[in-house]
Amino acid sequence: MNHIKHAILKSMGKKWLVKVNGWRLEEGWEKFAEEHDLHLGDFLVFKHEGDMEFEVSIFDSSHCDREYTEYLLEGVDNAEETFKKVKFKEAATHNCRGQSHYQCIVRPNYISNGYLRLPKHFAIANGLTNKKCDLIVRDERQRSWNLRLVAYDSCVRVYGEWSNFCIVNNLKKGDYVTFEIVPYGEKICTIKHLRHKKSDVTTPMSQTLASTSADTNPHFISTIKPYAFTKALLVRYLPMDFVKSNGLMSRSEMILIDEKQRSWSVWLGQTGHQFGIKRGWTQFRNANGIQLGDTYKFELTNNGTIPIAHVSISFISLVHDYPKIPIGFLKYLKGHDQHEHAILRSAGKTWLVKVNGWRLEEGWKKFANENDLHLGDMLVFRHEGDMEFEVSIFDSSHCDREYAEYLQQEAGFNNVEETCKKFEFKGKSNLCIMSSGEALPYAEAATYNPCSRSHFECIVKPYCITHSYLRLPKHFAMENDIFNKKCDVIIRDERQRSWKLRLATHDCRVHLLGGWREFRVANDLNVGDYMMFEVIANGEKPIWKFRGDKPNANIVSTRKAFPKEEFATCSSFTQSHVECIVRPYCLKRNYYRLPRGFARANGLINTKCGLVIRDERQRSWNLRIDTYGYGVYIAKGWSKFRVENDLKEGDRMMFEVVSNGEKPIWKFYGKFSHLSNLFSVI
DNA sequence: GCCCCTTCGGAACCCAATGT
DNA sequence: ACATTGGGTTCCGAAGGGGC
Repeated sequence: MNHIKHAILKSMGKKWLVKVNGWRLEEGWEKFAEEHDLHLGDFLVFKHEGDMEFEVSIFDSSHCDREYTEYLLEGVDNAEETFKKVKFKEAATHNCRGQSHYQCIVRPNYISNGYLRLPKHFAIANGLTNKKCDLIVRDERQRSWNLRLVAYDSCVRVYGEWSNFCIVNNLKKGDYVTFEIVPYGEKICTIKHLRHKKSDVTTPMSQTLASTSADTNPHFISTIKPYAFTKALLVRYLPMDFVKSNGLMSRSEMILIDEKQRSWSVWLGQTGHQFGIKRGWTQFRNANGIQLGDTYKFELTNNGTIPIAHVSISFISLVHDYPKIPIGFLKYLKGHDQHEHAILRSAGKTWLVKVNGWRLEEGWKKFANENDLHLGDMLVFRHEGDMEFEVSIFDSSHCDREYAEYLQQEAGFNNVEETCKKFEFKGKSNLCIMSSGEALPYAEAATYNPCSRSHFECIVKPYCITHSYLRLPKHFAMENDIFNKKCDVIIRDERQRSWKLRLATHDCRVHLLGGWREFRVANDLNVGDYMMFEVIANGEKPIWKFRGDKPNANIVSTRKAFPKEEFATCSSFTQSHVECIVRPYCLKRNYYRLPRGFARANGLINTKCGLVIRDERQRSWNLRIDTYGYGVYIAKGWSKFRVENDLKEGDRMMFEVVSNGEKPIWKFYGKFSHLSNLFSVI
C-alpha cells in the first residue's frame, strides 16, 4: 500500500483523483469535499472496487443517502427507480445548515406578536425580500399551515396561521425550530418546519457536537435499575470498579453527552460506600426518555477535571430490542406500507423480518445474533426495492465486518489486490473528526502531538469583553492562510462542545467573530484569562481546538507586562501637563514619543524645534522635538537627560509646559516609581 | 399589521508601542 | 524614519423587542 500515490473517488457517476500520502487523503480531497458540499457530521462510506478506486456514498443528517435526497428535491416521482438507490444509516449525526435553512430560538414575542420575523440574510438568500406571498409551512407530521409572507421596513415577517402553528406544535420560549425552504410552484413557497426541540443552557443554538469516538474509551454497559427513578437527590450509582479505576472519586462534576449530542452538567457525589450522580440525573433521564430496564453504554471519553461521558441507549436497543426505521427514511418507502415483512440480506444470506409500524420485530434478533451485532456497530441499509435491504455491518474498526473477519484469518496478508476487492471503510467526512485524538486511525493516534500543530496563545483583553470579536495574531493568520479569508470556523472547547464562529479580515487584521461573545461567555473567559487555539483542520471550514487552562509556564504577552491600570501610559490631566511611563524602548533608543493628545494640545504636531527642560533643582537640558511620520518625539538629548535623571523602565515622570514659544520650556517633576507617589505630587 | 426605540454586531478608525 | 502590530473607540446598519 505504501507505493500507492493516488486514489480515485467515485460518486454520482463522476470521478475525483485524490493524492494519498501514507494513509491520508490529501490533494484533491478538498475539491471532492467542496463539490459534494460536505458538512461536519456527514458520514461517508468508501467501497473499494480495486485499483484504489472507491465508490463513495455520502449520508447527511436525514440518515439518507445524499444522492437520493437531491433526487427527491427535484420532485421526481418514479418511486421504484428511486428506491434502487436508497440507503439509510442508523447512527446519530448532527444537523447541517445551508442558505435554505433557518434555525432560531423561539422568543416570547414570536408567539405573543403572532408573527415570525425572518433574518435578512436568510430572506435575501432565498429571494423573499420585497415579496408578499402565501406560504405553506408543513411540520414533521406533515400537517400544513397557510401563512402569509410580508416584506416591508427591511424586515420579512410571517403572519397568518403562525399563532396556530405555535400552539399546535407546542412552541415555547427557548425552543428552537428549523425551517427549510422547499420550492413549490411560482408564487407559493413552502417553508418546511423540520424539527423543534427544547434548547437548554448547556446547548446553545450554535453548537454542534462532535461524534463519539471509536470504542476505545473506558466504558461499562448496564441496565436502568429502579433506583434510577427514585428521588432526584439520591445517588444514581456507578459501578465502583469503574469509578475507582478512572479516579472519579475525586471529581464533583461531570458532563454527560446524550445520543442527540446534547451536553448535560451533573454533580457527582458519594453516599456511604456508593458513588454516582447526585444532581442533574432526573433532567437527563426525562429528556432522553429513559425507561426502567433500558440497556445503556456509559463511555468515558474525556477524564479531565470535569470528565465527559457519552451515554448511548439506542445502539444497544439495536441489538437487544427492535430497531425502528428512521423517520427521515419512511417517506422514501411510501407505497410499501402494506408490506408486513422486510428481507434483510447480508454476506449472501437472507433473513425475513416482520415489520410492525415501521419497527423491525420478529426475526430481527435472529439477524442480530447471527451477525453478532455489538454495541457501537453501524449498519447501512440499502433498499433494493420490494422491502428488500442489503445490510452492510461496520464495527468499531471502521471496516466492513466481512472484511474485518477476513483480515483476522489472514493476519499478515500479502494479497492486497484480492483483499481490497472486499474492503470497505468508513470515515467522518470532516477532517476534524479524523484527526481528533479519539477518532484518529490508531497508528496516527499514537503519534498525535498537539504541540506540533499550528496554534496561538493569548490573554483575554478588555476589548474582547466589550466587543464581539477576538483579533488573531498576524503570524498565526499568515501561517494558516486565513488572511482575507471569510469563512466559518468550528471551535471545539474543552467540554467537547463545538461552536460555529466566523473569520473576517478588516483593517489588515483577522478577526474571530460571529458567535465570539457566546463562546466567551460559555467558557467563562474574562480579562486576563489564558486562551489557546490549536488548528485541527484547515480546509474551507477550519476546525480549531480551544484550551482555557495554561499547560505549563506563565505566558506573558509583551503588553501583559503592563497591567490595565498602567495601560494609559500617558494621560494628560490638563493640556499643559503630561504624565509618562518609561518604556523599554525609551532606554534602548535616543527618543521618547509624546502622547499625541498632549502634542496636539500644545501645537507640536509636525513640529521640529528646540526644547528646554528644567527640573525642580533648576538644572536644565537642551533637547529637540522632532516629528517622524505619525509620532512626535523628544529626540536629540533624550539619552543624556535619561541618564542624568537615572530613569529606569517603569519609572513615571511628569512634565509641565512653562512656555510654548519657538523653543518651548517644560518643567520636569522628577521620577516616581509608584503610582501613589505620583498622586502625592499632583 | 405597522411603527419606533433600543440593543447588538462589526467595520473602520485612532493611537501607542515596538520592530526593522 | 518608516512599518507593523495590538488595543481601544466610534459609528452605523441590522436585529430585537415592545407598543398601538
